[in-house]
Amino acid sequence: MIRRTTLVEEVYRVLRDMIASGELKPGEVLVQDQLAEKLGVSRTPLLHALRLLESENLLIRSNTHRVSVRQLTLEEAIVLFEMRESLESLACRYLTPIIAQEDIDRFRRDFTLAYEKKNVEEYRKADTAFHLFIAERCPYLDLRTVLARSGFMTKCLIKGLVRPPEETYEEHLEILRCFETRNPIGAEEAMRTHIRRTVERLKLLRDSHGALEG
Amino acid sequence: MIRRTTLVEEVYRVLRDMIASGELKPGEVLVQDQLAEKLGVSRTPLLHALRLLESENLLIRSNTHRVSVRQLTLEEAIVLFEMRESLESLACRYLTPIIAQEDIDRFRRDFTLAYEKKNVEEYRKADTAFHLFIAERCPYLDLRTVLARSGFMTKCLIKGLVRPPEETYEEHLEILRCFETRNPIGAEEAMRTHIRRTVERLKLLRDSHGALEG
DNA sequence: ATTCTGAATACTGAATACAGAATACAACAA
DNA sequence: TTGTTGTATTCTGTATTCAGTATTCAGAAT
Repeated sequence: MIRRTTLVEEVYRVLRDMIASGELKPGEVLVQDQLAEKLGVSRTPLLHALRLLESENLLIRSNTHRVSVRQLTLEEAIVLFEMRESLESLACRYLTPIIAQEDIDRFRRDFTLAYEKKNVEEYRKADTAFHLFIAERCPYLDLRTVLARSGFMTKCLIKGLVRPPEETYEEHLEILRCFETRNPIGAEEAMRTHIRRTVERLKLLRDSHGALEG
Repeated sequence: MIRRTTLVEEVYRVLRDMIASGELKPGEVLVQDQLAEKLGVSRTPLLHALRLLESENLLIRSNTHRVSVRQLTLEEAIVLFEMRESLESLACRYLTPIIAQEDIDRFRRDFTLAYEKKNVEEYRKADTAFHLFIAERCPYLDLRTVLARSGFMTKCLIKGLVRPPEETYEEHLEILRCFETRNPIGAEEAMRTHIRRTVERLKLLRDSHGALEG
């Protein structure tokens, strides 16, 4: 089936990518006319897209209605990860009865290949794809939406891996094992543990960073 | 300070209220021209508001770009409550060090008065205000946003109390005690227990409802 | 009677125009 | 020199128009 799309969706996607890539910088004020000209559209779909991104807290509006790219603090990133800790583990519980074996196999293979080759970039990609998959395949719209957005936002701030493959590889395998044995509670707890450790690493980073600045 | 607002915000608010009140019915298809005329605005701010509500999953867009009010199933409401179970308890953890004693006192008084007078409507109002307060006062934007939206959505489907005051009154007092003694972990667990029991009640309702239909 | 096709009508997305508010700058007064 | 005021310019929110698409209806073909 042909899926009807709109310019708004396209502009929204492009702007998101520009934020994620850093082309639009945190704190940068967006001027509608300039941006519309740059993207080759009128202000109408652009304004729609800006409002949507604002509604997702990626953009911030001042009292004078100037829109800027949100500056996400490490503290806020930690909160996002804490939210993901419970939401993504909930998603794993829901996903366990329905995830296809071929997906489980694919992720296990991707993680293992990258890990054994000590290819951190490949491992990072597998990591990102895995978490993205869990969000996208979650069978409930509301949870799917929140996971997608919080995942995107933490990715904007934190490029690369918080913890190295040596730490996370076995955790990923454990989650996959629970999927495979169709153990929802196990999958939920395995994912919770996985992300909680990342949260704790971020808190360590925050605290050492704070000590440097203090 | 005077806060600048827009027609979009106003239309958004009115539409949300119309959905919550049932004036716009689940499944109802919204026609932009008619609705704009009814609200006394042009289609422009209306269209913006519709997109925002769609982005929050309150409205659903078909492939032909017709927008209708989302029909939320009991299963989906349960998922929303499960999300709230962990997110609202997380918010309680964050809120515990900063919540003002006068707010604690006010909620305790409101719950107690309504409970002792056996006034279920007053109790329901105190209940709603309490949960709304926790969402609104959460010091982190992203969590605040998700809580506000999931709270609104569950309220649209589930009018009134899931469980009676006799069950929840003591649970509310326990949360307030943890706030008062500045015990974040206690507050988090007390709220988690409170909502989990509600989740379990909803699952019972779902399962008995399923049996009737089965 | 049923199905198909084309035209008319209704609806939506995007562009453009207009009005009001915000900002920048120059001139004037103290 | 500094502070205030007035004016010009820029920017944003909203209304309107236009073009494209979806839906409905009537007539023709089977």
